Amino acid sequence: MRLLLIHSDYIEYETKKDTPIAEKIDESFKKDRLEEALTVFIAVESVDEEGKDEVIKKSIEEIKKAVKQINTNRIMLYPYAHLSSELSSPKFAVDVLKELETILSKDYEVARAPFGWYKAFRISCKGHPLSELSKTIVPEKSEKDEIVSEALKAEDVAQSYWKIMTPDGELHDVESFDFKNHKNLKKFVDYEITKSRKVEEAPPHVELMKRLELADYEPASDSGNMRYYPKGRLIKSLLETYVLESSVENGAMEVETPLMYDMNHPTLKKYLDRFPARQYSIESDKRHLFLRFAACFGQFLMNHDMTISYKNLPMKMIEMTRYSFRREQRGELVGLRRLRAFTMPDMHTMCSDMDQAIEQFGDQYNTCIETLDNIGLNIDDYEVAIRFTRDFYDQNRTFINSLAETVNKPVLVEMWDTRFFYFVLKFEFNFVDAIEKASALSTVQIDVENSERYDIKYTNTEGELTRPIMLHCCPSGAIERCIYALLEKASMDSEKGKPPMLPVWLSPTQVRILPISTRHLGYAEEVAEQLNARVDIDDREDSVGKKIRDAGREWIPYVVVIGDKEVESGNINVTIRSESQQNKPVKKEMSVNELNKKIHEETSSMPFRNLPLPKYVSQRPKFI
RNA sequence: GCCGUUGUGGCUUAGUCCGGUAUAGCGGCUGAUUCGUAAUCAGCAGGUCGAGGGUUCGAAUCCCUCCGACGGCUCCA
Repeated sequence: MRLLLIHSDYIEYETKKDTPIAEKIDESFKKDRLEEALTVFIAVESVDEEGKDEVIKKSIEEIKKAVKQINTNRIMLYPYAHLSSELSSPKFAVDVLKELETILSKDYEVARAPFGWYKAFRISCKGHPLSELSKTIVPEKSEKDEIVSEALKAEDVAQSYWKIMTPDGELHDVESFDFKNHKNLKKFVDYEITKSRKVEEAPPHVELMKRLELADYEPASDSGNMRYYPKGRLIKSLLETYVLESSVENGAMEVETPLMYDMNHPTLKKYLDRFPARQYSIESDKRHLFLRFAACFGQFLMNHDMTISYKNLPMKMIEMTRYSFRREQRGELVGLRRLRAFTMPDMHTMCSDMDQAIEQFGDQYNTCIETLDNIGLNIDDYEVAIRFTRDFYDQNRTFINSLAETVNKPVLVEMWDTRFFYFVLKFEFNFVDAIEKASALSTVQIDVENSERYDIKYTNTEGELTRPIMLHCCPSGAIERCIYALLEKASMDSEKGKPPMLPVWLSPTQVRILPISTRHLGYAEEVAEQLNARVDIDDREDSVGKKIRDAGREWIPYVVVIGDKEVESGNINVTIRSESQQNKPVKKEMSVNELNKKIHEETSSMPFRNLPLPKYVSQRPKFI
């Protein structure tokens, strides 16, 4: 709030014309004059809306102080918009003005000029040292005060019960459960429940993402917004394509929806309150926009406008959100594990009723297992968490038990007494990294609230409009997080003496050809032509030892050395990384076709893209 | 967001306690070498020591503020 206080001999005004935001007033209010008064010009600002009472209290104090100093008894409250360029809503401003008038009237003779009118005024300023004062009042916490959703607050107080469910469906107390054969689950449970935090080092993937020239921090952006170099972009692109294409094969329709939404849209406003995340917000013109943290908004708004029959159900829609934005807390951001801008496949399935929802949930549970497996993360690499309300569990015991049975290992279970999110059942697959931190990858949730909130309906067999049940599914988890998990997994492998590497289909260079001297370049070129893979040629004038070392540091799955022997025999000598031990490379002589066949077997079911960098290593810039 | 640690050429780093404008390797460039499986040799270039302010004759070094990174608290995909 901005205040301009003027000790005046007199102040008088007369309304001339109303504006669209003018308050309705009596005839008597249209004209007034005060002698010997403190005139208070006031602009109520948008920040004031975050702390109305506080702002009112502070401005009363200021006004009282001024009144006392100049020793008067009369006050004119005069709305004066031009004091600020960030005005509050007119309604709010009028409320504040009226409240000031009411409070001040208890002790003084107060007049108030009407809000939202063009007025003529005349004022005589006394001109002594204290006669003109200007004050700015801001609610204390307004700068930092963020909007915390009800869901975030509710989670703080919610009661939950933790159990371990074995494949037979039995529930065990966490304290008494024997984790001897389930070390990874123990780490996950510790992370989730007992919150034990032992390590003090950075997760290994941070160094790897830089050294492999995949991704890096971008200091010129906000924290958690990364830059991706060509190799990182390739891996992301392959993963994105894979998840999208396999979802489409499973019947999902790909859509695209906006990145930003109006904070004051009534439907969204309510949803924001139910989602446990913090948003980025942007002021643009008069609108208060926020950046989406998932694709729910766009897809649900789309569903709202659609005409849908029971024959269309279950109906799946997917978007690869590049990006989803969440303003995660600063201390939470590390490398690719948690970001503020991330890429997430977000699929929603509209189901006719709970039976169909449960059936779909089961299907998608299996699909998620398969998806992660194809990406290169198998069931031993992550731990399952299943969360539900007590009511839901009582009604669907057999089904929930079957989830544990499917993975055939104990899973962590969380049961809530009351539902404080929008879902009644959810699972996540949690990856536990090299420093024993857990983070969620795939997840599916049964949402029982949002079809109501977004007014989504379909026509049932009886011709009646019916509320569907919605499923949220992220088949792979965030794409960046998949890369993080693959890097962490590779790092753990190397601890065990296995050479670290990425799955062949994701390796930026799949085959490196390494001519021994420049005269072998021509033949190297020929071999490269015959290989159906991402092949590059290390044509640098370096020793063979050096080039081999570099190929190893890049985790290249197949390295082919070309010298006189190969030119003569027509065969190639291949170092196979996946079969090697550290310091013990496995070399095999084979034909070009045999190598082609091997790579084909390993990668043909997955998407392919061409080499993201120049074919000749000598032509490549260094990114780091 | 709060607390702690930290920030030196593109990368890794010496110097910081005890003030005197900076050390080395990798990478880059030039030249020599044409090489059979984890770093060929020599030379050259490259730094307003995270940013801003202060103390001082003088600051990478001491003080303050801000920014980034890492760890803890808390939370998710």
